[in-house]
Amino acid sequence: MANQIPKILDDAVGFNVYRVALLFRKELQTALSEYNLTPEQWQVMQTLWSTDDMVNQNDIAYLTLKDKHNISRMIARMEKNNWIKRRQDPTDGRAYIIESTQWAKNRREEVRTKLLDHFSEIFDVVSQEELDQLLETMKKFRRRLEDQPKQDD
Amino acid sequence: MANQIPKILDDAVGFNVYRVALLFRKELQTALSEYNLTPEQWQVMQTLWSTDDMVNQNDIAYLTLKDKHNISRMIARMEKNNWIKRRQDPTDGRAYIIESTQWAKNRREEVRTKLLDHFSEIFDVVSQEELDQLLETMKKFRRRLEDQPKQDD
DNA sequence: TTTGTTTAGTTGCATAGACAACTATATACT
DNA sequence: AGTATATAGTTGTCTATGCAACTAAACAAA
Repeated sequence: MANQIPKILDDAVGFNVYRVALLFRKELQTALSEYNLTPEQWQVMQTLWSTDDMVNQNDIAYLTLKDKHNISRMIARMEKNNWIKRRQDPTDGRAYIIESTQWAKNRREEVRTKLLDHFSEIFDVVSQEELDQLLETMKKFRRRLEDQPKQDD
Repeated sequence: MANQIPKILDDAVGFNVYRVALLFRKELQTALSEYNLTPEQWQVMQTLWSTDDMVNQNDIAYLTLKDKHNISRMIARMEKNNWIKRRQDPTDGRAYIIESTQWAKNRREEVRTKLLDHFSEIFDVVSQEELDQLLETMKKFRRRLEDQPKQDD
């Protein structure tokens, strides 16, 4: 009965990063469970709340690394649940401008506090220096992987 | 038009780890595209190939952080595509033992080489010391987050 | 103005993930 | 043995993701 991670996987960097991301997502889901908001939907709200620019569905797709197809359907669900609202872009008949509803804005601080509470004890296991180093390493990977033109491989 | 990640997100550790994991997954998908194998299915194969133990669907769910419901359907698809085969566990009428097919074993080395090639240039952007540090940090998070008993939060 | 191309968004189909309800076998208790 | 409980796996529903085909508006070229 295999109930132990094989060592060859346990020491692989990619495996570890992917696994920690999954674990973070699960924690996020737990912490958000009372808000009728999935981790992915929270990511969209976080994006809306963090920028002052006008944002359309395409922008959200770009900022969240998702496809416009998925965003289209997520936005529809989030609109139904009153997290966001759409209005026509007056300067472009094809585009919608996506905005947080007032109801969602009223919940922003509560959600933020909840998540800070939940994650503070998780991040306690590493020192500030370690976090800084981690951030630097992650940004190196991102610079390498984001926005690279499609190239044959 | 928002085409820049807001700074408050760009500097958040959770955001960065999650994003790098997504980017890794996309790279994995690109590298695996010719093998009719999704990143998640590859993860299952990697698990099978890395352990000498007998493995059932429940074990796979545990080792990959997935639910047994999803594994049930993934295994069915992978069996259809000849990556794995199931046989009854002779000691437990409820369980199946999951094994790599010979056809899949014959592809193991080719897939491994392909992925090493693909990811070696990605991991070039960080030094060995940085990778070691990253691994250590990830393991701290894993120890904190894996296998913790369900507790009210 | 007409024609061709690009862009914003939607829809269909397949895979994956979370959660609940279910079947069937195994195990523990008496 | 008989009953209760735990375990392995399946199925259904909803959400998320990847890819392809599509609509409609915007733009660029002639």
